[in-house]
Amino acid sequence: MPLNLQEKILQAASELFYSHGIRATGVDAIAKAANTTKMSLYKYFMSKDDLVLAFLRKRDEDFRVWFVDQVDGKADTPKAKLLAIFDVIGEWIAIPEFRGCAFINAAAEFPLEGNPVHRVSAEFYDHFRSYIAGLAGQCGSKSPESLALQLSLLVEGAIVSEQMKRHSGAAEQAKQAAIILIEHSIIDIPDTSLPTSNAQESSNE
Amino acid sequence: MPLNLQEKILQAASELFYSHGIRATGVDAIAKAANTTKMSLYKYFMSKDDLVLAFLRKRDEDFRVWFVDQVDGKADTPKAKLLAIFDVIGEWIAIPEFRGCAFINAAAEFPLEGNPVHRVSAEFYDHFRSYIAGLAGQCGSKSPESLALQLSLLVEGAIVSEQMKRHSGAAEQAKQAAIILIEHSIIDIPDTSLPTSNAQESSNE
DNA sequence: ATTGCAGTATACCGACCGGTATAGTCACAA
DNA sequence: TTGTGACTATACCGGTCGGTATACTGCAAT
Repeated sequence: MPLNLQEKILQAASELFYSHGIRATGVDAIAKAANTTKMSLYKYFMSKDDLVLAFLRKRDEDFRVWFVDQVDGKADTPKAKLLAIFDVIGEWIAIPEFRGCAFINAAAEFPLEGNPVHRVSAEFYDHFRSYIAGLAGQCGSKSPESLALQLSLLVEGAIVSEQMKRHSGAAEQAKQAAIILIEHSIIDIPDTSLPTSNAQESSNE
Repeated sequence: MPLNLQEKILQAASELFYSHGIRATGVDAIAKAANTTKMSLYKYFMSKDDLVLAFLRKRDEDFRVWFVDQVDGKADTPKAKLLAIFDVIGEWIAIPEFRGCAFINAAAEFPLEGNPVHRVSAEFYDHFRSYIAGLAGQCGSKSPESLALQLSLLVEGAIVSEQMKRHSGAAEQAKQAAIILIEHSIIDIPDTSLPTSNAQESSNE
């Protein structure tokens, strides 16, 4: 694990960006944290923006690999994995270093849709949602895309909620809600008190 | 509606803070947008931080009043209001000026929990959740607090999701999920096909 | 030994940051 | 008419921002 200089800079930048915010982190601070100088920083990254994008792209890759690993380690069947997602999230948001989702935060710091930072952040959730949709499809959801979007809303909500106020129990409630939504999406609704094709018809797909 | 100078400054600041971000907005830009000078700005607000807090506090007040009004205008019964929440959110996140939730964004820009900006932002969602819990209680939820937290996760998720990528259909799916969760929380679960405590036992609680 | 390259050290750039000092303009009131 | 107070205009402060120029150190390959 001999980190070369470029990786050291990226790692230092990542920690500062995530823990203090991107705009709040200056390049001088990054160079100092990486035990190097701005000159070297600008040898490997042509600008701060470039470094920010590198941070997000690596985080995207790393996080998704880590996340899928964690889920796979907790459950075997697609349905169980769908639920395990919320356990993994629950453990993640409980660690002291947790400062919310780096991509949500980045999108908040760079609100314009066209901004590259914003775009890279948006891609992450596309991938994440696709992952959930894959699991949803495998476990026989009647509408994998809908279920995936609903579950992703719970995940994002739990992350944001925990970021605003720690120990709010967001992950547990998200999981409880997920259990209900998953069952509802898999089984043929036996409930006769309301017609299955009920008043609210989804707009698309 | 003759806006006095202090209000004009606060309004200009609010628009810039929300549309471009707090850290990205300088006091010079605010003064210029309000057609005044920094001197006047600092007559009414002792610091930029002070102005930021004023922005968030006014937004908190205004948004909640507006939101409850909107919901009340769409529905009469508590249960209908619970669903109307998602219609209001859906309309709000569809407007072009939508840039996410000001409080989530602020909390992302000021990640430290102790920070006053972060604290004021957190309070907003406390209030919001209480409002939902009130409605949940009125319509006979078996666990108003749980349902309120679950629904708030969907709301926050929808807001964040739409912020990352416009027109993702987040609000519609959030509403669909809400319908299921509300019914589940109100009625006595008649479903016997599966035990409620299934294979994946959550780590804690 | 010399070259070349990775990295350091440091000083500097113009621009902008939040914030202030000082003087001036204008309307209104005694 | 002379204040007085709200507001403007503008220049300035020290500090930091992202980014660069220049000179230096140390090491490895030829």
